[in-house]
Amino acid sequence: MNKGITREQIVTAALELLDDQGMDAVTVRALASRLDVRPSALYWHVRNKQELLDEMATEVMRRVAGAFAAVPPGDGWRDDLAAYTRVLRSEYLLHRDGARIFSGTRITDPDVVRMKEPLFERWTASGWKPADADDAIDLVTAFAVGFVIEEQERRQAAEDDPSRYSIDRRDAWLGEGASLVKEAGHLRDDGDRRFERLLGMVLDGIAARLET
Amino acid sequence: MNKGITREQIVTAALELLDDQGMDAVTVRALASRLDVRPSALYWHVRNKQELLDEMATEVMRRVAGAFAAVPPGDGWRDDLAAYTRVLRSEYLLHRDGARIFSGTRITDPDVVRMKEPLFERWTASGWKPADADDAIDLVTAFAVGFVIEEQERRQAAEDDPSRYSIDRRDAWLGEGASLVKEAGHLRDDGDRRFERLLGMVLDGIAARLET
DNA sequence: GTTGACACCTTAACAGCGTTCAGGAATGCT
DNA sequence: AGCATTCCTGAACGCTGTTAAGGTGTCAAC
Repeated sequence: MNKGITREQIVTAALELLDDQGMDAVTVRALASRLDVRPSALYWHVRNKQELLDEMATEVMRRVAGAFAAVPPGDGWRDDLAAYTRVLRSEYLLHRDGARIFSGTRITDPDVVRMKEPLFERWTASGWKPADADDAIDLVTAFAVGFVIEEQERRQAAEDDPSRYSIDRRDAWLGEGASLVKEAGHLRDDGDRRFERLLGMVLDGIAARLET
Repeated sequence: MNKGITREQIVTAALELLDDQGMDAVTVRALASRLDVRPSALYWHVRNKQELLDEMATEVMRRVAGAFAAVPPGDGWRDDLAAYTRVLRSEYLLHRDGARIFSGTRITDPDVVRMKEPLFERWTASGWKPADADDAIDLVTAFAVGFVIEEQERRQAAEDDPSRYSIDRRDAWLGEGASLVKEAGHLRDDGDRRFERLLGMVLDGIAARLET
C-alpha cells in the first residue's frame, strides 16, 4: 500500500534526474513522469520549482554534514578542516554542475547550518577566537566552491567537445604569443593532486594568520 | 543610418537586462523588445541562447582583462596578484549573480585567455616556475569565485526577505544549541573587509609554498 | 452506515519560453 | 536592370512552470 508521494521522494528523484541527464532535464513534467504521477501533483508537496531546488541544495548539504560527521577526528585543526573541505568537494562532484547549482546559502534546514558546530567546537578548544574559526571555514568553503566550479566546467566542456580540450587544439586556438599561458596549460595536472596542492596552500595561509 | 543590430549591441543589452531585472528576465523576447526588433531577428546574429550567454561571459572577462591591464604594476608579485583578484571580484559584483553566471571557462575569445600572459610574465621574472604561477592564479581565481558567490547569494537573500537576515531571526531559526555558530554569525562583518582579510590569508599561503 | 472532512491526485488549460522556417524588404555588385 | 546578399518579419512548433476545479479514497463522528 505505498500510497502517495513524499517530499523526500521528490527531492531524491530530482537529484537522480540531475545526475542522469543534467540540470536542463530536471523539469516538473519529467520529474512527475519518473514518479508515475501527473505534473500538477507535485504542487501539493512543493510550493514551486524554486522551493524544490532549495530543497535539493539542502539535501546535498545534509549529506555533506553526514559525511563529515562520519570522519573520525583528525590530529589537530588542520586535519579536520582539510577533511571538511574534501567532503565538500566530493559531494559537489557527485552531481553534475553540483558546485554551481548547490553553492550559496539557500539552506532551508537549521540542522544543516548547525552541523558546523562541531567544527567550531574543536576549533575554539584549540584556543582560537570564534571570528578566526568563522574566517577559516568561510575561506575553505569559498575555495572548494570556486575550485569545483572550474573543475566541473572543464570536465563538462571536455565531454561536449573532446577536441577542444586537447593541448594542440588549445595552443592553436590561442594563436601566437601567449607562450607562458600555453606552458602553464601543458603543466595542468590531475584534479585530485591539484586540489590537494592548493588546499595545502590555503591551510598554510590560515596557519600563518593564526600564529601571529 | 544606424541600420541593423550588431552582435555587440545584443550582448550589451543582455547585460543591461541582467543588471536591471535579473537572470530570469534575460529572455530572447525581452531582449528583442529592448532592441526594437522581433525575437527571431536575434537568431541571425547568434546561433542560440547558450552562445549569447557565452558571449556575455566572455565580455565580462574582457572587462576584467581591461581593468587589470589598467592597474599600474605593483610592488612585487603579491600586489599584482591581489590587484587581479580584486578586479575579478568587483567585475563580478557589477552584475546580479555575476559570479555564479560568469565563472568557469566558457570563454570564446582567445584574447581573454591571453590576458593572463602579463601576470605570468611578472611572475616568472621573479624567478618562479610556471607551474607555481599557474597554481597561484588558479587559487586566487577559485577563491574569488567562491567568495563572491556566497556574497551575492547573501545579498540577494537579504533583498528578497530582509527579516530573514536579521541576527535575531537567524538565531531563532537556528533554535537551541548552536551557540558557536550563532556567535560567529554575530561577528560577520562587511564584505570588503572580509574579502581583504581572507585574500591576505590566501596570499600568505601562496608565499609560504613558494618560499620552500 | 451514512455523512462529512481531509489528503492527495487528475484533467485541462494558461501564458511564456527558445527556436525554426518561409518569405519580404533593403542594399550593393555587375 | 538584374541578381545576390544581408537583415529582418510573421507565424508557427513543442516545450516550460503554474493554476483552478473537480475527482477519489481514507478515516472519524454520529
